[in-house]
Amino acid sequence: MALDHAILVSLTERAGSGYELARRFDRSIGYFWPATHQQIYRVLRRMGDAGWVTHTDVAQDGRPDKKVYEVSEAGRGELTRWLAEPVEPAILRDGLGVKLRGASLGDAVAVLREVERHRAEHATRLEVYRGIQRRDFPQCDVPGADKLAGRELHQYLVLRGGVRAEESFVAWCDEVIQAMRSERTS
Amino acid sequence: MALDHAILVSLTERAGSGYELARRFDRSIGYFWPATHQQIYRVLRRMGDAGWVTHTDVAQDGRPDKKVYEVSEAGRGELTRWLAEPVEPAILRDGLGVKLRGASLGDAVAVLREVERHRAEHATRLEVYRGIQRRDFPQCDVPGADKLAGRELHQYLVLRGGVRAEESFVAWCDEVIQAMRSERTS
DNA sequence: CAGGACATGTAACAGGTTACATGATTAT
DNA sequence: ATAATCATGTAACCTGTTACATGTCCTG
Repeated sequence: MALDHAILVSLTERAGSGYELARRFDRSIGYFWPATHQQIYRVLRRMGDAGWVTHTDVAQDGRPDKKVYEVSEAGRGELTRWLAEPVEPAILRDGLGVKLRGASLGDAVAVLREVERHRAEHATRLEVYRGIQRRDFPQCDVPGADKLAGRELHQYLVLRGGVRAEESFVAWCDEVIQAMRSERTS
Repeated sequence: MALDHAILVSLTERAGSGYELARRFDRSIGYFWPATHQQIYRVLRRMGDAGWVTHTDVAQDGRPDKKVYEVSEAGRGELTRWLAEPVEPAILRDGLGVKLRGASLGDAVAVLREVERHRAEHATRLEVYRGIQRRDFPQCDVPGADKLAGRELHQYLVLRGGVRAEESFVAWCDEVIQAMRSERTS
């Protein structure tokens, strides 16, 4: 049930509608826990039933009404409870690894092209994360989070995780591309 | 439906029962696509119905009968079709990132302990992968896959992906631990 | 004699994905 | 006109997880 808690974290930082949450997920907490608007609406309803969040209907002119959600006392309790509890270490699930493992059973050149495509995709994500880092944490050039503390520090460290993960994917793709190319020419 | 194709790849390498496949997944292809025996049995049945695999009942003395599965002509066709098709780039889903983001809303020291626990877990996985590398690819010390080709090369590269991913997790945990510790003492 | 490996499964549930539905406003 | 953004949702389906069920053989 980690989506519940990811939403609670985001809503604690500031209240918002399901739609707004979906967009926040697209550009921050979703790097570690992606979710679509359908999932978010479903979980908001469930958490409303459980009393972890409350919502206020807000009329807007020119735009549809929205339901602005807030975390209740019970929700804050649930969040602190969950924060003290262990979570499963992340597991990787990458179809590209499966393809690579089967490359010699099909068109190895097509698999190589696919690796190149993934390389480009991961490089794009990496650039997005680095852009966020430059925008939100300009004081931290390469090494240091020395000047940060509390929530800001934690946000920075999460972003660093995203950067590291994408760097690692890109480097792996490069290794694979190089090895497969020199295999073909030798 | 990538579990289907992960199983097809593994079964093409050699035939086996559901139980055997489950154990193979635990120590090779499962690093990129984990699966439990329940999932594997379900998919084997589905692929049997679709005609992608066939099975033979094999009686064993002292042990339960087993169903040894093989990839059919149709299954090989499906596999080559899938190999030429794009797959989604991997997405990370790590509850630890969510926790870290929320650390200041609860017990930050408990979150730090959790990061240390994950660090140990990822370090253990890394050692497992390095052990496999030493055992199966002793000729490739640090830099090179120069001497490998075909299926062996691809298996090596997949393993390298696992090693890189775990190295990256460990390094991230170390960065987080260091930053959170120096935050507390300052 | 207890526990683990071997071997196959069912059932229920939780979580994630895809498709569809509606409808207004704003920008091109 | 057309597409994008804002805003909320339902329904069907697929995938993954957890718990349970059964029974043998081998090892300590």
